[in-house]
Amino acid sequence: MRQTFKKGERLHSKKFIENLFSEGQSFYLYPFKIFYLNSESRQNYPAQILISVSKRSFRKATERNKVKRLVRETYRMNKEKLYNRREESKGQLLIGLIYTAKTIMTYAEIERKIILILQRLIEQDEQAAG
RNA sequence: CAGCCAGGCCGUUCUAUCGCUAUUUAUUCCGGUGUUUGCCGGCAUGAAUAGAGGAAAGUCGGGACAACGCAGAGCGCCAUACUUCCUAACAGGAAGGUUCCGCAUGAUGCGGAAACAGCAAGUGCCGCAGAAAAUAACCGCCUAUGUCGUAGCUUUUGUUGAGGCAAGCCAGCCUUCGCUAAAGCUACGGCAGGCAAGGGUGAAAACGCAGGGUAAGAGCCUACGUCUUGCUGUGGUGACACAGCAAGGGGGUAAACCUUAUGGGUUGCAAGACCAAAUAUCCCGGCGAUUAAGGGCUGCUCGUCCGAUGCCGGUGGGUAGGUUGCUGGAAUUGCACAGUGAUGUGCAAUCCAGAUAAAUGAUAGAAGCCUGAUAAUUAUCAGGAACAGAAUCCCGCUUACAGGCCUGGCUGACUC
RNA sequence: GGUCCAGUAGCUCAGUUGGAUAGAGCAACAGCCUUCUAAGCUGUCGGUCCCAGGUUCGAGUCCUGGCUGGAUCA
Repeated sequence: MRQTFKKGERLHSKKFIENLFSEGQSFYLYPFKIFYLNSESRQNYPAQILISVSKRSFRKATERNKVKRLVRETYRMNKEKLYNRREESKGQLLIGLIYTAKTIMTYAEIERKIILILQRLIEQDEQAAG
């Protein structure tokens, strides 16, 4: 599977974002707070993701960009298992990742955390299905 | 060669793998349309090309562009403030003037700073201290002038109060005498008045200093100095400089109100235009219904336009997708010419980000750079790489910044 | 992205037209009262007036630049 990250894989609809934060479930896995919601309307990709870094944590735009790029890159490299799991289901999974740490973590650290998060999302999905 | 100051410039590069955005192009599939090989739109995949800054930042000036009706007048408000020039414009820049500061010096030179129009148009303010903080007068100085009082002196008038001369009486005469009145002079004091030299304060004290002058004094007068305004001459486009003449008399504060001159209509790409979607002319309160309420993005007034299925406020509901504006421009690079310079002109070449929960990246390695250590002029090891991310565009300013390069000046050391 | 506003004691706020020890309430601390606590009374402490520069004799106040926080516009 290709490790792409197109625009269709990014969550950008204002309506869906409001639904995600008002109706979605959430859990916390340092340094991220994760929101997720199984939407019924299926589009081209099995999941859409939103990455948020607060202006309170990082005042400078360069630092926020740096963190978002690292998170996006690790998600792109490791999303394959989640996609495989969601392949059969009709709905679309909306994911919101909020970075809450005050310092910039390294690529390896973020990658480890993202893998854990994706595993947990898969488990949650299996529970919902079963 | 090193250090300091000023100005200008640059502000990492390459390879591999995996990605993102835009444009062009090819193919498959889907949708719409059409009588076929067509046209339009979308998803995916492949290829090519391009893809953050000197400040992209702060949003402090100024414009382009757009809307406000095709915006008109007055007041208000705001901004600017030595001169000339540059620029589309500016609170920007260049060159110069003036004042102040620093360094060196025999004149003078070099460098830096300046919200640099007007308190000498009016008004206001200047705590405490101090006599006084602005048409002065508390202490003090003066008594020229006016007036009153006291004392003394002189002159004159009157008086027999005292004394004397003379004498029989009436009268008379005399005085370093007294008294009375007037005038004058002198001294002292009071009042009116004159003066601002001196007075320990204060951030600041009513031009400085010398002589004259006066009752005492004072720019009151004069010379010199300093300053302001006006005029003339010379030089300069001009600010201004130099010289002369005349008048003047001066506390500070305009980043106090203000005056003078000049400029500014207001709001901003979330401006604005178009397409699609969505519904509720629900309900409550207020105003008005033709002499009109109210509104039209301007602080007020006037003017002007719209205005009856009307307007304003509240509550509640729906939609919040896309296209355009949007990047070819006061553009970039090179050369030549003009100008002290900012800058301008001409020619040639080039097209150089357009994202939208917001792309321009991640990982690994190498090169070069900086710092430290070890051996000694080159290697090895370890660490580091600043400030910072386009959002309509442009010109400036300001602020942040590792390291490096160039030019000029000054200082020091060494060599010749 | 545009526009606008604010910053004073630990907290919430005053502070006039520049003028000298920057005030008030709550809080904190100490004492009185009470068997003790609360309440009450008395007193004390506590300030880089967001930062830097300028104007002025003098700046919380005026001007310029910066920092931080907030509001608002489809």
